[in-house]
Amino acid sequence: MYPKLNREFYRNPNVVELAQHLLGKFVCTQFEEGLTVGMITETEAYCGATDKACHAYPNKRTKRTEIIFGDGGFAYIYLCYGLHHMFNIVTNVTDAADAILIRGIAPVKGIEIIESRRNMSVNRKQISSGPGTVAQALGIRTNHYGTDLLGDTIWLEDRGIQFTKDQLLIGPRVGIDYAEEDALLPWRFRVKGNKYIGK
DNA sequence: ATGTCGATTTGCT
DNA sequence: GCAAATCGACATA
Repeated sequence: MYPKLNREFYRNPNVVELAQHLLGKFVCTQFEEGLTVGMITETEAYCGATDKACHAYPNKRTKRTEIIFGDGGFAYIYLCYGLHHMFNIVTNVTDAADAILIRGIAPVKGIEIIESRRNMSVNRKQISSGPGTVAQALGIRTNHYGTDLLGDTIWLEDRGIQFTKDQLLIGPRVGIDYAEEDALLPWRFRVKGNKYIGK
């Protein structure tokens, strides 16, 4: 058994730092089909107070963004383009609207389940590189909005892997040109050399 | 009540 | 390389 990431881990007030620490952590989902696990290879940080790219900017509370204002360690999931489920991890404490988008994972366990969900072989990088494909590979859908990541359906594990900064690719986030000057912030993190990351 | 558009992926040219 | 797919949240009326 590996230790599950706890509430204090998610409450880190520095969402950019936490986005880096999430690389090498393992996302686990336990649904009807069985257990699936993937190692996080790509993340993006969003900071609701100051970040124009964040759905909760500037402290905008709506039905959809409400969970981002809650305590750290819950799932923020939304539908993009009507078909892609985006899996985010809410961080920081209540009323601080920070979240981290999971953009890439390396499949670890439940390979057959993941392959059947994605309808492709696990040796193709497209199976889980990109936020929409990550959620599909793990079986995460918008009906899991608000799931407590300390429960037993979706959770994260620390298996002792961590990366130093020189092992990472750090750059601006993807698809947020509308965020003006914030579009340039280097808040996207990838594990250098890993197969399951975006371009 | 209605119109717009997105933190994307895929397949066809 | 480009455009279609397809839903709901949000803003406007």
